[in-house]
Amino acid sequence: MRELEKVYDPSKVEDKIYKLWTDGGYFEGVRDPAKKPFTIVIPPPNVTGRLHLGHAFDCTLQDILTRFKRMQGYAALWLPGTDHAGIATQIRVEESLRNEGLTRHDLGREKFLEQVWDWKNTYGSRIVDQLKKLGSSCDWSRERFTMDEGCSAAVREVFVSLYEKGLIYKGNRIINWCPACTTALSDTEVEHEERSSLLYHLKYPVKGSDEFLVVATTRPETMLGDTAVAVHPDDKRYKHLIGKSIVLPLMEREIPIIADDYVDMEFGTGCVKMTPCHDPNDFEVGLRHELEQILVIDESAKIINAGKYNGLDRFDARKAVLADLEELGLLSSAREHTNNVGTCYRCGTIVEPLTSEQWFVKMKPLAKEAVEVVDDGTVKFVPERFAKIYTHWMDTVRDWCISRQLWWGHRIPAWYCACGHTTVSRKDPDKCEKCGSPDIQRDEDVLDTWFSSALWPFSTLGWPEKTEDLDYFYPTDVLVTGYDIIFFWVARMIFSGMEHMKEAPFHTVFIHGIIRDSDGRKMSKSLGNGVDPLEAIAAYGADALRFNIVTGNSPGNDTRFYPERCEAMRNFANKIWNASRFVMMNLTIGHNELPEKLELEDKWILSKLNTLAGEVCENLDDFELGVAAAKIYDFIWDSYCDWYIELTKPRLQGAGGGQDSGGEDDGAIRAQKVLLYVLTETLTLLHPFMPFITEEIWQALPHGEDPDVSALMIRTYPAFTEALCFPEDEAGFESIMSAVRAVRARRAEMNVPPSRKPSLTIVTDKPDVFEAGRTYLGRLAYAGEVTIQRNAPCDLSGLVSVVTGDAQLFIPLAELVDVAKERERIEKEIGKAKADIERFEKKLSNEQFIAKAPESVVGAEREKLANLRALLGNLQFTLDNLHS
RNA sequence: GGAGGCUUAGCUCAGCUGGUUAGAGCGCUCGCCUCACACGCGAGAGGUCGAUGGUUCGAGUCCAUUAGUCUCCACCA
Repeated sequence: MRELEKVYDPSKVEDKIYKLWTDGGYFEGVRDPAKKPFTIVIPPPNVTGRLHLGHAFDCTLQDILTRFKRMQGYAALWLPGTDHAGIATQIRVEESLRNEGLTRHDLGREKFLEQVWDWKNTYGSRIVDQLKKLGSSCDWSRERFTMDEGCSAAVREVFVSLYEKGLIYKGNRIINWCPACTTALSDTEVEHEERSSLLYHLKYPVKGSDEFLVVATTRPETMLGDTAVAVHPDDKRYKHLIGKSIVLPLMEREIPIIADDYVDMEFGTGCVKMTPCHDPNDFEVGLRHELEQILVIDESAKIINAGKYNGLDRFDARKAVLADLEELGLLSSAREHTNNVGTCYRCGTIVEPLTSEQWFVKMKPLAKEAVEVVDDGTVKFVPERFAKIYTHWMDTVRDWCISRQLWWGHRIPAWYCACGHTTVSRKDPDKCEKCGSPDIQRDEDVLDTWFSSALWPFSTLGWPEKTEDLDYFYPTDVLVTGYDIIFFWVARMIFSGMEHMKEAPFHTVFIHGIIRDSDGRKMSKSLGNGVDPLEAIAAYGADALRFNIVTGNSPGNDTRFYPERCEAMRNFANKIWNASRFVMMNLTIGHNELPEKLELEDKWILSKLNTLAGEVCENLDDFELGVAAAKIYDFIWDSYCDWYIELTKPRLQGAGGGQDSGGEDDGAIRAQKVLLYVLTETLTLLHPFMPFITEEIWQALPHGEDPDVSALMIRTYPAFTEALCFPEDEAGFESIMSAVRAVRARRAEMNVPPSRKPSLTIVTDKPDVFEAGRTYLGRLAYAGEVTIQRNAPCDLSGLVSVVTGDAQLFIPLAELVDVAKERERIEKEIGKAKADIERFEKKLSNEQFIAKAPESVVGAEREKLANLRALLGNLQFTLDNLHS
């Protein structure tokens, strides 16, 4: 047993404790046929990223669940790893190249990739180290990276097998293009922002007539690529024009007027210009009507195929087109209009829809099972409402564009031959599989980063190999992540698991919100309002940060981060520290066991602890982590420190609690035993939430009953047990507590200093209950001699009375009392008691209530009424005997 | 245009399947350096749980309507 310092200093403890855990190998997930596995795979952070509060939140939740299950005897595995994060990482390396005046093209693909790998190797361990600072109990021996050999093999296998099943295809379709990242994006990677813009009305002349059709658009530059004008087939205004044609202004191209249901007659003029290459709807309409496709905006957002406008940036082209139309008198009007603008989720650039040759995953067939498995409850969302969001997305999802025009990522395993055949293969081919020509070219593109993330729950366990890990740990149990990546990641993992493993990758998706700043704003680099978790750890300790993050919020909801709350949690850590210090200072025993004989207060605290253990387990099983944490907090601070420790002080000093003294069953020894037992159990309960301080203290405590257990983190988690249920004793002790509180309140009102210790006479019809608390009752109520009797003193002169439901207490402090005020106070209390009694009487005389409410509720109400009546009697008695 | 969240003490938030006298942290008031802790101890003040209606013996908790607010999804040019 070591001496502890007066103030807990996390910085001196955390690294040492973390090392103790890793040295002990306690984080390792060990396949044990005798145990049930519990598996969590980490949402892999970007390999070059830095830890932010979002990670801290996410990982704290996972760590709590993992530690809890591990301590409950599961073969727990929390599998860590990092993500190559294609676009994000490539952008960053390109940025650093730009500082040297270079682009990736100057280096060439191979050299550039070398640089990215260097970058990855330099920064890849940073985020991992930061996760360790948090106390994450990940199995680092199984750490993975989405581009390591195994994950790459999984990606290759999945791509090829989906291709063979016809679920991956290449096609020329309209996709979202980011001109800044110069790559295609999937629908999920486009963020929609509402912006106000101008809606222009353009006049298109009808060929061979002096009529005009007026079309509305927010993007006039796309008119350069118009290949039709559409009206509704039933629109009487335009019926006569269907089949005729328009002479497209500026381009002088003849384009047809077509009829399509897509057009809303009510909106605008009822005429819609069709730009199949640059609008998803127009693209669809174009397919139906076999319209010509003219690409007028290229990959860098410059105009092409449009004569004099060629080479202009899309926004400059807009101005030019408008000016020219104006001059021709073909610009009829413009008005304010709010519409949604798609932007790139990585760089914020406005996305350009354009047609392009890309690879896609056919989603409909994959979505079917992925929806079923959530609908039938095989996969549960916590909170449930996110299941609806998920299934709605799955039901309406469109094909997933998976090719990216990047270099950093999994290169698409497709080879093209001049004969027109595409070879897609598990092994790099050296010739065309159809014509045998060795002159084949590999596809230049890589896959969407999320394509590899989708395989994470099984690729990390060794798939496509049949590994023992995969066999034992798959499917995983809980997936913990924020609601912002349900579509990006969770949805894709579910259909991937169903397709490739024939089994959902996890049974529970535990969704949390995001952490905002103290003003409720999203934390972002541009606002500079981000809180660095490492700074918080340095200032308050990892335990305080963790506790702050998990308390005071509920699943799925956003939460605000207040540094002051960290301070409160640091104080809590310090409280535990000092309570432990107190216990150790008073300890003469060398092992942890409960005494044979228990005092009333012992039974009270043990009973409370037992209830706590049961509730915490329940809460954790239900993912109510914040609730569980708050209960432990209250127990430690209120029940254990403020009450129980205070109660033991006289006992520890040999002032009683037992008649006998010396020997094994000495009162002081028994107090020590209970103190140590409750502390140890409490530390164990708290450990998943505050792993460092609890482990540090536990290492310093004697724990003879755990000879085989070398660390708290692998000790068995407490559970509810019938053996430690003492409801009557618990209630009895609560009577004493309310008496103590009542005396303290009266003394505070009268400004009696703690040094003044008048005698105390307790009048009660439960003398045995109070007798059990006699020794320390005096201490907590600052009393001198304590007398317990059934009848009120004959002479009440000089006495002040304090009343509870169970007792009347008399203190000789009358000279401090202002009788008039006292009378007023008592009368007020009598009034309140009478009102309460009336309320309960009314309730209890309601036959419906008696008949329909459960017996336990009725019984409780009856008891409350009885208590109130006793209280009223006592108050009345006091008032009657108040000497003036 | 759909879907959902939030609205509870001055501030930020808990309150699980309806059953106390509605809780916590911070802040505030009063009194305490009481031999674990001033990162502390004791005692307080402060809320008709957004509004209206309903279900129920009983509603902050369930249902409907409504207001404010935030978010997600959506092809109306």
